[in-house]
Amino acid sequence: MPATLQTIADELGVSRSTVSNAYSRPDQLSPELRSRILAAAERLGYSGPNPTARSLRRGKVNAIGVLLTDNLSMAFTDPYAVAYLRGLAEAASARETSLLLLNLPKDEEAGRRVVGNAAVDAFCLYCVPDWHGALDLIRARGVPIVIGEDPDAFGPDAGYVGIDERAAARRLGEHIARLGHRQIAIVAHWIVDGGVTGPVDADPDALRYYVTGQRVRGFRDALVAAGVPWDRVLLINAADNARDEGGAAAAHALDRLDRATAILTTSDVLALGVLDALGARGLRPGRDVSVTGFDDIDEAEPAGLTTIRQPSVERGRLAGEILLDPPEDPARRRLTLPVSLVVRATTGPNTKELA
Amino acid sequence: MPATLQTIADELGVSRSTVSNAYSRPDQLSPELRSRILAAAERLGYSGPNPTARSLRRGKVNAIGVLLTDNLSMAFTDPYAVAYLRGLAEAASARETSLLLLNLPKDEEAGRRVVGNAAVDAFCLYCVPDWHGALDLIRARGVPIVIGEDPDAFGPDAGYVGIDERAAARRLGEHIARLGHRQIAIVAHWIVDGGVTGPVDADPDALRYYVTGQRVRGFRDALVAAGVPWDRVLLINAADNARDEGGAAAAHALDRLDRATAILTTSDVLALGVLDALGARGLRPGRDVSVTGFDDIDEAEPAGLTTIRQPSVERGRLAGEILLDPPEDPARRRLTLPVSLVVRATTGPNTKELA
DNA sequence: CCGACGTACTGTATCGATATAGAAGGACTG
DNA sequence: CAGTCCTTCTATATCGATACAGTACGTCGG
Repeated sequence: MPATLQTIADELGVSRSTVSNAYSRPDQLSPELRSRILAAAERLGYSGPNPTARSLRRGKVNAIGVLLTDNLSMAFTDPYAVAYLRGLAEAASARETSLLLLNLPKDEEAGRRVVGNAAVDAFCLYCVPDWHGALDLIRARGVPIVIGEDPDAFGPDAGYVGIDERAAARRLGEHIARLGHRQIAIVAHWIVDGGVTGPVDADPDALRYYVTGQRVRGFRDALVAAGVPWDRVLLINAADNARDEGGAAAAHALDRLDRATAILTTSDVLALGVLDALGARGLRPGRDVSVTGFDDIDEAEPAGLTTIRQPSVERGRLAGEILLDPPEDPARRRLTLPVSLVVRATTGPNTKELA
Repeated sequence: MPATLQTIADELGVSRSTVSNAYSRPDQLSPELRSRILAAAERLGYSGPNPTARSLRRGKVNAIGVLLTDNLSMAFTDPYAVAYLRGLAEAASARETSLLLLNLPKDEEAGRRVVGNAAVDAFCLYCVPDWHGALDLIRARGVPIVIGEDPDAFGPDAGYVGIDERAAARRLGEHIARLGHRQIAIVAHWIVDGGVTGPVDADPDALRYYVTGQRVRGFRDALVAAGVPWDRVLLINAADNARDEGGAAAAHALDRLDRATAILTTSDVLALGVLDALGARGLRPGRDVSVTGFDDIDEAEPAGLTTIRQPSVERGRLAGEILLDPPEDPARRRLTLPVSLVVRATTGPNTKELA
C-alpha cells in the first residue's frame, strides 16, 4: 500500500534502479530526471528508501548496539556511565551512526531474543553482567565488539578500551594503608547478585562481576602487603551502584563497636552514599572515617572525595572510534588508559588507637 | 559466506521454511527435528535469523526512534530528560523493544539522512528544536509518533503526552507577583539560537522553541495581570539548558544597579545555576533574590527550590505505551498531565523598597 | 568512417528471512 | 473403507531495496 521505489518507477515509466539512483547515487542520472523523480515521490507520498530494505541489501545498518543491564536507570543515572555514553554517542554521530540501547532482561531467553533481534553493525559492552548467557549470542553473531571491562572476555579479536582496574584499586588501598588505617571496610556493588545490601563473606578470587572482582583484589593486594590481615576486612555488598545503596551499605560498617576507620568503595556514587551516611551520624569524613571512591565523576570534587580519576567521555569516544574506524594495527584496538590517584579531603590519617 | 537459513537447510536436507520455523514457530515442527536443526546451526556457526532480514519481512523492527538535539550531552545530562528517557526505556523494554537514539545534526541534509536511515517502528519526539527540517521527513514516513511539546506540531494523529506549559508557568509568575516582586528577570533557554547567553529583546509571541515560548508567555500572563509592565521585565537567553549557562545568564540580572529581586527560569537546571550565581555574590536565595525553577528534578528539593512539579518517568512511560500499545480511544492518546506548584525556600517576599 | 569512450539508463540477481497455501502421510470415526 | 482431521514438512511468492553487468546512443580523434 505505501509507495515504494517501484511505485515511483511505474509512475514515471523509468526503471526501479534509476529511482534508487536518484536517492543513493545522484551522479548516475541526469539532474533533470532526478528532479522529476523527487517531485513524483513527493506527490505520491514516498519518503525515501526504506531503511530496513536498504540495510539488508547493503549489509549495514548504521547503528551500534549498547547493552544495558536490566536496571537501566543506572545507565541514565550513574554519572560515570552517562559520560561514557556521551563519548560513544559523539563518536557515533560524527559518522552518522546511531546508538541502539538494548535493555538486557535478567531472563536468559528474553535476553537472547533482544540481542538476536538487534539490527546493529557492532556491539559496545559496558557495565554488563559478564556472566549473562546472551553474551554468547553476541559472540556468535560475529560482529565487531568493543568491551570496557574484562579484556579477555571476548578473546583477542574484540576491541578493548579500559584501565588496569586492579592496579588502580591497589593505589587506593596503599593510600589508605599508608595513612595508618587498620579497621577497614569495603563497599562494593554486585559482589553477589540477588539484591541484598549487607556484609558478605566472599572469596575475592571468585567474584563473578569482573570490575568489582578486580577492584576488590586490588584493595586486598595493597592491604595484605601493608600487613592488614584480610580476614579483618569487612566486605559489604551494595545491591546496586547507587548512592542510597552506598549509604545503606555503610551503615553496616558504622553502626558497630569496632567501627571502620576507613571505607573503600568501588565507585564514587557509592562513596557519596557513604558520605551521606557519615553525615547522618555526625561523623567527619577524613577525620573520623576516611572514604575513597572510584571514577572521579563531576560530583567528586565538590564532595572532596579521594578517588581514582579515569577517563570517561574519552573512553566512550575511543570505543566508538575503534568500532567504526578500526585502526589497522591490532594493538591500537586494545587500549589500556592511564589513571591517577586524586587525594582530597575525605581521607586522612587514622586517629584511632591501634588495637 | 556467513551461514544463513539456507545453509542449515542444505546441511540437513530440509527446507528453508522448516529451519525458519525452528526459530520462530517451534510448534510447527517435531521437537526432534528442531533440536537437530539447532545442533546443526551451532555447528555451522549460525546465530539465528538475521535481524535486518526478519525486520524487512515482518515489517517491524522492535525499536523506537528517539530524537536528540545536536547537543546530546543534554539528553544524558539534564536530569529531567534522563528521567523521561528512563520511563520511555522501561515501557519499551517491557515489550522487548529497544531505543534508537538519533542524534540530529544541525545540518539539514545530514539530519534528513539520519532520520531517513533510521529503522524504527515509531518516533518519540522530545526536546527537539521543532523547526528542524528533518521533522517533515518524520511526518512523511508515516510511522506512529508521540510528541511531548507542541501538541499541534504533528496534527491530531500524533500521540501527545505533555502538560499545559503556559498555565504552569503562569502559576509561578503569580506566586512571584503575589510576593510583591516588581523587578523581575526571566532566564530562559533557546529564546534565540546561536549560542549567546545574555539579555535579548524578543517578542514572547514569536519564539521558535515551543516550550520556552509557552513558559515565557505564561510568566507574562501572570506578571501583566498583576500590574508589572512587561517592558520592565528583563529577558535573558541561556544558550543551553545547562547549569553553568543559568549562572552566566543570572549575572546579567544581578550585576546591575536595578538588580532583579526575582528571577524566573524555564528549568530547574537553569535555576540551580542561578543559585550558584547568587552564592558567588553572597546573595541569599529567597531573601535577597527569589528564584524559581521548573520540573522538580531530584536536586530541586535539597536546594530548596520553588518550582513546578511535573511527572517525568511517568511521562516517558506513557509516551512509550501510547506508541507500542495505542489505546483504541483517540482521546487516551493525547494526554495533558497535571502539574503542581511546589513552594520551597528560594522564594520569599520582596524586601526591597518599591520604586 | 571506424573504434574507443562517456553518459544515461535498464534488467536481473541478490540480500536473508517469513507467510501462506498446500502436500504427504498417519490416525480416527462411523 | 471412504472421509475427515491433524501433524509435519515443502514450495513459492514476497518484503523493498542495491549492485553490477549490460545496452543504447552520442561524441570525438585520427
